[in-house]
Amino acid sequence: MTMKTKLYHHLQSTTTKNPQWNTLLREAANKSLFTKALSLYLHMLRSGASPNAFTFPFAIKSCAALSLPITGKQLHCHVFKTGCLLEPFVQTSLISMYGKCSLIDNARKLFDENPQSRKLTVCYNSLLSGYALNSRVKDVVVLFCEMRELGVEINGVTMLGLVQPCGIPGNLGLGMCVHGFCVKFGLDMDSSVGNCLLTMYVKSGEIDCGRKLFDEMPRKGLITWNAMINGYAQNGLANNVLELYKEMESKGFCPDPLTLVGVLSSCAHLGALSVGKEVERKMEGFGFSSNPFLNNALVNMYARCGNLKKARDIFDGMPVKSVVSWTAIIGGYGMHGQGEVAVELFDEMIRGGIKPDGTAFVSVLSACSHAGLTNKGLDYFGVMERKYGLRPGAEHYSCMVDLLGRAGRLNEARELIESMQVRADGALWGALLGACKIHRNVELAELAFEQVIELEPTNTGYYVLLSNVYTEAGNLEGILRVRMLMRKRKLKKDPGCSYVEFKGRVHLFFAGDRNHPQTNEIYKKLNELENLVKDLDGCKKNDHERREEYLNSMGVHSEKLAVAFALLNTRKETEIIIIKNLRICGDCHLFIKLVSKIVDRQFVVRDATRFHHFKNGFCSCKEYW
DNA sequence: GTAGGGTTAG
Repeated sequence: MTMKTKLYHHLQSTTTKNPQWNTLLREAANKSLFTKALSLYLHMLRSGASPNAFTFPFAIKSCAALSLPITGKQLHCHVFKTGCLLEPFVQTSLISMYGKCSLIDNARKLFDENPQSRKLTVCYNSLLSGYALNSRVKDVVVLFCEMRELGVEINGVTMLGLVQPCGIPGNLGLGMCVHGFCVKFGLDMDSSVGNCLLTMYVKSGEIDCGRKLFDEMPRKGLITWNAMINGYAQNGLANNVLELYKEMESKGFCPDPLTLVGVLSSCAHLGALSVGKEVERKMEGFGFSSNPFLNNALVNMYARCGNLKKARDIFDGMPVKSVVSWTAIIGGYGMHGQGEVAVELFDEMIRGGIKPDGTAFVSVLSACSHAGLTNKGLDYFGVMERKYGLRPGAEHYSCMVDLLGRAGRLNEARELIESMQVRADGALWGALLGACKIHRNVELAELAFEQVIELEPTNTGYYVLLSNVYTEAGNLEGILRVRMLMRKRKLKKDPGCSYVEFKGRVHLFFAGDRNHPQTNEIYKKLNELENLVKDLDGCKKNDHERREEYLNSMGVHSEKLAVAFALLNTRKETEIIIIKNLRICGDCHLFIKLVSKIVDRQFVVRDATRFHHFKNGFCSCKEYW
């Protein structure tokens, strides 16, 4: 007989046992062992002991944490029978439980039934956070006003309930108002309130306000650092994430899984494989290796950095795979042009009983479009709403426009846009514009361009894309028009850059760059390569024509510098050279294709949306240049 | 001996 069972037996055989039961319950609930706490409660009832005001708060809290409304209601009955309902400790935990179980009206009823409620800050706070959780913003505000009118004390927890719903886009005005109240009541220096305000700012995209608050916070805890790091990560500011993470470590803070998730997702964004690997080592060192969130982030990071094999190994080793894990690996294969594998995995996921969500559909649809699996993609799109009840959003329509557009079905793509119910975004018209470039459709490109710059007037990528459409059509007047428009709007094309990671360092190149220490050797190598490309015979007819065009417009593009640098420094023939390019689409694919044939090396180029694998002058992505 | 709150992957 174990110690534990002995203890149960002992407890069951005594008559005055409430205090012991209560201690056990409290300990379990405080350690977040909520299932255990509830089973202790049941044991207690069976043993004949009656629960009291010191028992209920922990049992009720456990119900709330596990989101068990039916058990919660049963507990409410027990409370009623034992006459504990007017105990403030019991009442507040019941209100909080109803709020967390989405039974906010029950919470309100309980609050109103007891006149004492309107005198106690804790009662107001629990109802307030319930309204916040259930997105009842108006009720939150009304309740707060009532507190002020009645002169009920307002504390930090009150403000937390108020701040929470302000993170929803559109509520920032209210949020700033709440921030003002915090300052007025001297609660803005409370670290929890500060963390909450910080989260509110970064969630509404006001990252600079968030940073200002962060810098001003006198006591920054791990949660504060995490909120800022993940705020940067969610707003796509991956460089800031890595910078802040370094600063955090230099101040002696130990990261937790939440920190590392943000850092890994930024590594994935930047393709910073060496930092990502370092994070993986840290994960192992701190004993976070089995954290499912971190493993999902790791799969995503390896997939996006080009190491699909490693991503797959980690994925296969995960004991529990959620829809997020599947989405990460499916997206990985999709980006690498292995749409067939992505589709197989998606079907396998469904067979395994995992219900796909909107994001899972985005990854499988984009995999289909990159691999040219047009009909398969159309099938998935059809099944999305019919079978899974998921209404397609703008992001799904973008994938479909991309899918149809790449396949040359431009009119169908346009019809799809016209028929859809959701509001079009920039990505949608951008996808159509991209397809027009592939299929050289100037007229439709002009239409798509007009729409896209209406929605994203400062995104220079689209201007460049239209200009490239005109270039290919030999329309000089058009090119000029785009340039004039950019000048009029004071837009400058941000310089595209390419980079190669070599021995744990990132070597970055801009077009015409001469800043690299090996500049002379790089240009010499590039010159050599250009001459080889010029003399190359035996490429396909289509490539031949393109080569002529390419040779007529030779410039020192960033990708070329990256290729020359990589060939200069890596000797192993089996080594794959990965070049990252942050532009909307790389224009030097032909050069890389030809070089890969000449020097018999493998290249992987990543642009903003996907990877292109080059081997022996062959590109495995079904791309339609 | 007791209650109310904040950060979480694509």
